[in-house]
Amino acid sequence: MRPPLDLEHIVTRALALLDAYGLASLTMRSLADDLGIRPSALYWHVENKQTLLAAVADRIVSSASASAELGVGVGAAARAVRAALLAHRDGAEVVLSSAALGLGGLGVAERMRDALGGDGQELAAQVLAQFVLGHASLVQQRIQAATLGAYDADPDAVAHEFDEQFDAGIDALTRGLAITAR
Amino acid sequence: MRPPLDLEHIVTRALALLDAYGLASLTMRSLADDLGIRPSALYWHVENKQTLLAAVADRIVSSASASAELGVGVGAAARAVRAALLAHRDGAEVVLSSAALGLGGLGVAERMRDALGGDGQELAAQVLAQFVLGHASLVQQRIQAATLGAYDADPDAVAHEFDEQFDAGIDALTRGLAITAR
DNA sequence: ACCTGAACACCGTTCAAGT
DNA sequence: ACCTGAACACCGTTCAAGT
Repeated sequence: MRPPLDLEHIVTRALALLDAYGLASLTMRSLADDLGIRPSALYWHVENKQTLLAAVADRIVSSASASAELGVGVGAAARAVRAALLAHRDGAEVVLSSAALGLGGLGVAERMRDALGGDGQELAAQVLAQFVLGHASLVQQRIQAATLGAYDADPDAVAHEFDEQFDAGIDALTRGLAITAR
Repeated sequence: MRPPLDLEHIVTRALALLDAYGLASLTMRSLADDLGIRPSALYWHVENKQTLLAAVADRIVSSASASAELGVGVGAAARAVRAALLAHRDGAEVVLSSAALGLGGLGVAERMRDALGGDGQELAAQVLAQFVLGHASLVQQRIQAATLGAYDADPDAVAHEFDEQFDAGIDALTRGLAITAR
């Protein structure tokens, strides 16, 4: 007799399947299979697929907190969030499309707000979150396109270009938004 | 006897259905229904749903060209692209997720490059495109959440906040990326 | 050239019923 | 409390066949 499932474990397995096979293959049926239950049993633990994905998004964003502790600069916090998004297959897409529910997506802006100090920096936090999510989404799009074969160039060179673009964007935004670096 | 369909018309109807019912409801079956054919007939005109959506994305981005003619500033070009994305339901998501195929999503960076002058501004064009797409995606996420009921505040106030954020972001980027305004 | 008919291999979700 | 069984109403896509 297997112990009953809890949401934590379900999210853990969902994230593992996401990393292994990608978002398109992460179905309620494949997840149930992985957990050794029937698909319908998932609906005792979770309201629907959308909220499950929001919980996965939350987990992804939260994983950036270890590296981005209080007191780090905005740039470091942004880099930590970017790394967390890119660390999981289709991570940016999952987080971006769960933003509506308050989980996951809002978390990115929250993290930026924390790193900024919090008072009167709401606008800057939102702008930074918008850039980080747009950037990470396009990076992962490109990675996927390359995986599917269609693309041209040396992956290392491409990765380096993206790194440059991210740094340039964060740099311009932190300076241009008149953020008091700490 | 209806005249045979062409891709132009198919994309036009797909865009109309997108505006009317949203991306989740835009299926090959509903599109075929709208066109008065069977779903399988669509596959004579189009390789698969993904490339169809890429053509829709292309159309959305292209619709920004009328307002963003050659010679306008980067800010005006960015505003035109943003307006085009927000003019269609789920427009940002469609464009963002088609970016991998070279159509649609790449088009945003292209447009930025054109407005910038084109030589040695590749990095700036990419960074601007990343911000514009991230921003528009989050705006539409929020709109959708509000439509589904869950949300709080005065829509006009929210819209104004997003406008401010966009302007602040574009302003900071154009200045911070050392772009020669024209 | 352009489209239909029929099928294949899937989805998310609901709900009564079991234990 | 937690899960199964069976069903409902869908998907995208393929392919032989019609005209």
